[in-house]
Amino acid sequence: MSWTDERVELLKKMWSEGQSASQIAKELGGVTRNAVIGKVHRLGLSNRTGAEPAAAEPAAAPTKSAEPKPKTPAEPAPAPEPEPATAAAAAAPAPETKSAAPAPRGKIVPAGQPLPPQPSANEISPEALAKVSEVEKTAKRLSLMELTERTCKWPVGDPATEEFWFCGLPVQQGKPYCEAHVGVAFQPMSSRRDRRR
DNA sequence: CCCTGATTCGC
DNA sequence: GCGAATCAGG
Repeated sequence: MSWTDERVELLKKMWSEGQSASQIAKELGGVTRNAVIGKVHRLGLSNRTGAEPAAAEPAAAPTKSAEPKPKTPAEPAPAPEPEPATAAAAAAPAPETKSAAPAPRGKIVPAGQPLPPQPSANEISPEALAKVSEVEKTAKRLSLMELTERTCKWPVGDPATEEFWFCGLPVQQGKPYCEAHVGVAFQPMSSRRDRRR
């Protein structure tokens, strides 16, 4: 594969959107994240000064070379990135999303708010619930920073408490949760018989 | 161990 | 110019 205009465009776009090199590489296909990073540098866009506020990389924050180029005050441009992808979003019992690879490391779950779906005694199959409580024993109990695309993002406990952690077990291909949690997060849309109210 | 970006350097 | 290998860091 070579860097055609199209591919470079996509690269630029994704990079400015804060996508990681590996994500971009996946998207492009035929290249590794190293290739992407190399290209990014050659293009001279190592400094993601396009949109995302500098606070975008907490974990992958650089060390030296990235000089804290003080932006011109005249450049407010916090370009409101319509970034729907957050761990919280991924954690929501959404109707199934195509990609589970949204989370830009950076602004992530604002502990305390929209977090999800605790397995309330809704109309989830008892088996599933049992599975979940069982899994919570073996859960890895990861912290926010330890989450990756391959770790179950199911939150357990109250975010406002010390007793808060994420499952962390291996996710099911493409999903944000492990098998057990996928079971309660993505319901077949059945169980709801006809609840006469 | 997983992942991130940065650099180097032979091709 | 390219990108694997390597490095530095979370």
